Amino acid sequence: MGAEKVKSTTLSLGWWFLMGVERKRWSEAFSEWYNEVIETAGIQDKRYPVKGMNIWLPYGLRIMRNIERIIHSEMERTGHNEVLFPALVPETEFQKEAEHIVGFEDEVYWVTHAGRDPLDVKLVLRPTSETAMYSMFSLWIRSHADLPFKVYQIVNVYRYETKHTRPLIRVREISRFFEAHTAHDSFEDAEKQIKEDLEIFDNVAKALALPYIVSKRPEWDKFPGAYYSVGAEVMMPDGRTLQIGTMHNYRQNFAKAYDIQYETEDGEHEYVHQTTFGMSERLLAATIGIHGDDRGMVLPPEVAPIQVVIVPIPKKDASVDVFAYAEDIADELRKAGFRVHVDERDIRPGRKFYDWELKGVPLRVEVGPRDVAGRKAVLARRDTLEKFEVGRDELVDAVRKTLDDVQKSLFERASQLLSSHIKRVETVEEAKEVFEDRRGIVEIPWCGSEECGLRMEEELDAKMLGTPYPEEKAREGTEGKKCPICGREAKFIARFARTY
RNA sequence: GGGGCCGUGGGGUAGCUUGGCCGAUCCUGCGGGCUUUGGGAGCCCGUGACCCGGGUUCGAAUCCCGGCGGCCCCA
Repeated sequence: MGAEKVKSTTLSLGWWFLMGVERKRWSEAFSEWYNEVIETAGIQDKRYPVKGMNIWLPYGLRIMRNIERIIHSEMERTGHNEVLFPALVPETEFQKEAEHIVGFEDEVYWVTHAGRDPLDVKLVLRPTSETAMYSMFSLWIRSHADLPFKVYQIVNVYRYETKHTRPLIRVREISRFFEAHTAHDSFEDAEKQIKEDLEIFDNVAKALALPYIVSKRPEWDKFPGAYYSVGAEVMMPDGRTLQIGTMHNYRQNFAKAYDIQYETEDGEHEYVHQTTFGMSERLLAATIGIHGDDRGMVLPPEVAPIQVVIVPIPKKDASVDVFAYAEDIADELRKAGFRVHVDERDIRPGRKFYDWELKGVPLRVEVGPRDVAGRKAVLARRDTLEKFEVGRDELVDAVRKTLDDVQKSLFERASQLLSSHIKRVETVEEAKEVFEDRRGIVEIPWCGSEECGLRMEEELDAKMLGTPYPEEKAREGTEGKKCPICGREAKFIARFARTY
């Protein structure tokens, strides 16, 4: 490919400047790109012989653990306690909330036998843990003094998906399912909880440099058993949205079904108000998908298992020890709090570059004899592929600043991806035009009726994500606008998209 | 639910239309060796595959039937 030729005529910081960041395959064949990266970058192995159940590989798991570390610390900050419930739920408990069963009955796995004998009471492998938790809540919650009651767990849940499964995105075993469950003494307090969930979610999304939108789901698409549901979506490179967080206000629906009552200050008994908040390894899917390029992943420094990789570039017969120099830099960076790896493998440096680029390490430090001699180093940032020299004494500061920049610019680049895909329209025809390339989010005035909503879903061949949340935003820009289906006055802005 | 396409080493593929020249191609990976890693992928050697079952045929990766698995499109 002519690299040798170029090399001989180019001084030190070479030709790759000209190459820039390519995102051709990433944008045009995202599905393939995604599957390939999941495997080659060592995130998951999807060859396990059960469809929709994949194996976490060490590197992928390390990233996921870093994401969970942020979740745990947010939970601690907001006073949620961690619990772990069993994975099996007796059929009798599972059946208590009518809408909930209907919503999940087609996709639960059943445990029907113990050894050779059929069970008296069949067991459900939890598709989510409401029905496992709430009979216990009814025992634990006694008085108003126990409220608000806030717990969470990160566990595996099972759903028999019939549609196309995709690693981390649509799976039959969600292996890192985060679910926070709360109980409150009033609807208002439960509403405050939803606000807090959104704030937590925002902090998680920031760490992952993920811009998102929040929508209140339409009636026909809310969580089974919920009073209302809110969902947070990101824009994937192929123009489809991916839901990566949900919050539900259950009101007293489950409390009544599971008899979760508390004693008020004046001795009365009241049902609690409940909420839930859910996230999963889709957070990782979004992070990988949204920030990537044709060379592979680009990880936000906040969750990258390796933030800085140091690649020594030895020279035959050199009088200097690049390895010692690399180790020295690594020590200093580690002391400054960075996650650092020195790549001393016995392969050529270029190969290491490709390798770490695929794995998304946000910053590479190259140290060769010239750097040792001149007391400097070459920094290469993964997001822009830029290379530049810094003095040895300024290195720690330069690394800190560069990682900071990477985190910020990933968010900005992703924000452009999102905002450039949101289009406000007024008619079905305009909406169809937007969806011609099968990409993006369309915002359109809507009267609020289910009939018109479903009709638009059908005509646009897209799903209604819902209305912008909080509700004030759902009404912004509706003045004088009509519902394009029935012609009545528009009450909301409705969002439509092709979804994962 | 309806339709289409496809299953070849660990991963990606060629061969299939027109059966034999396939003792199966190439890339990658993996194992070993060489090279004190020369600022963007070193070289050599080795390893490893026709999804399962049945049928047609002298002969099947190739044709037919069934099963299982995967992908895509439409509802």
